[in-house]
Amino acid sequence: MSETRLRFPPSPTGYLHIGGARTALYNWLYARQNNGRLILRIEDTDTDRSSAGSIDGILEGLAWLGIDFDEGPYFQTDFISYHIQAAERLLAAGKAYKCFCSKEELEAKREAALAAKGQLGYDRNCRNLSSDQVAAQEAAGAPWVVRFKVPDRNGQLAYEDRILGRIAADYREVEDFVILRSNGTPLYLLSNVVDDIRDRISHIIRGQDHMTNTLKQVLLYEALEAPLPVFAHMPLTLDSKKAKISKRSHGEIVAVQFYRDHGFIPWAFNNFLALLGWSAGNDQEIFSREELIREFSLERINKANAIFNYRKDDPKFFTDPKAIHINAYYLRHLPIAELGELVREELTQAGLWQEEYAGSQQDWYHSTLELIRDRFHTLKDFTSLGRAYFADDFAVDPKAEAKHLAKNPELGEWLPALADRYQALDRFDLTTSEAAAREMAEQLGVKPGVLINAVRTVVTGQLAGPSMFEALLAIGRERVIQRLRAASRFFSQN
RNA sequence: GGCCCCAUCGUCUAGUGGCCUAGGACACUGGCCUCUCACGCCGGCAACAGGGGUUCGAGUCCCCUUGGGGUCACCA
Repeated sequence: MSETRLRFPPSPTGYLHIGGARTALYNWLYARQNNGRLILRIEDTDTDRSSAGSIDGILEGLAWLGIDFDEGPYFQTDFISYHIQAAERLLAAGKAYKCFCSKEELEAKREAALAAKGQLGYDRNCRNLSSDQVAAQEAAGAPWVVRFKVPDRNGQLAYEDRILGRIAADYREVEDFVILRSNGTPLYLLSNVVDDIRDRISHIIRGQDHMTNTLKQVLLYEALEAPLPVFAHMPLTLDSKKAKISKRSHGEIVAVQFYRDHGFIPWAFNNFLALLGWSAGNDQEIFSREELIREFSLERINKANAIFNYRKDDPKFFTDPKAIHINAYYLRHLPIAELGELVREELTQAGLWQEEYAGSQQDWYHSTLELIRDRFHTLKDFTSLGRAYFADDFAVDPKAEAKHLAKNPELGEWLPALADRYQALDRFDLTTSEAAAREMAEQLGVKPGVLINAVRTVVTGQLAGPSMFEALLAIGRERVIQRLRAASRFFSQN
């Protein structure tokens, strides 16, 4: 039994987009499930697109997701000589040939074919040149490329796809494709296969955009006398208009870095990605890492393309609502200590972290997170919506101010008065703080909600939040009193 | 345009000939809970692209149409 080996071969574009992340994830899941090895290979042979350092964004994205590799990164450019050797072997074996057609000639033929609505492929003009003709061209200094000689066979060229089933096309539909440029450098189709053979890749899981290329690559495997790997072409991720997603047309929203920067929990995002095109076959949608590795299967990957459903210009759903939902789910179900670590990073970044939160105040820290996590969607919410629990420089939501303060100007006096009552309490706990507030409301002849909601606004800055008196305890008596006393500032007109 | 692939609620999907008067999740929405908003719970809206077959019976099999995507580079 040969080893299970997979690879993820991004080209170094400077960032990892969600389609690539999903491909990496599926490869990773399959490798982990089967005790296989996952190889990272940077396909940097593109003359224009590659630049030094542009792989950092990809490495960063993968690291953040927690997708780890067993080998690599290898760089395709380091193996160019192997690719060329392979082409020369094919040439020597008569499985490839030199083509002296100029780009101009080819372009003219192509346009003519287009106008005549004929086939666009290469017309095999140089396929049967005699050795004398070849020698003459070479002597004349004509530049040449190397083309693969597609076998002249009847019937169909086919391969078995683990997701799509049998993929087939007539041999004559496949043109003699170029494997070596006129400057002697190899092309993707060849390099990719040679690398996969050298790396002993057993399973190739990639996007359906490679589906037809695979037919040509199957021919290359055969010509190079290498065993065929298992192919699995996964559906593409499209936008809501069914167009390919790209950073150019969609912006940061398609880069995994965006999700890191917007407070997503890495595994939650993986969980979301996994569901884009795959399902367990039952109703389960939340999977731990171990569960997903166990449950994942190529056969259960959907054939149809998936749509990444984000709504532009909707602040509430700044990305696919399901991604947000899954993230929020993890936010409120993660073991509190684990969440504590994630929030710690956020607080640190925001300059709000106190070392005591990991020491003498750890109980307070954890119970406060427990208290506020329910209505948050991302880790960023802890330093924005939840800022009042960790700092005094929180903003007051204008909507809350309008709804709960502005309507009752008397609150400018009531709230400081409540502060006095809190100051006077022997004990400040859930029972006494609530009793004092309700008692005061009764004496004033207003509904308790009037006072309570005003307190929430002044003390937390938020329109909504946890049970008010729990929040008061979390924020602490001193701060509560301070904030209540300062409440008159909202009514400064008189 | 040629070739290849695909087609269930707005979105992600379950469904492999009878269990489907099509299930779940997100989103939207009604209610309960309540100091607010969430969470939670209960309920609602909402789909088999169309047409032919095959079969006692079709979302499920076949064909056609339509629609969508991919690919056709001396890019990867």
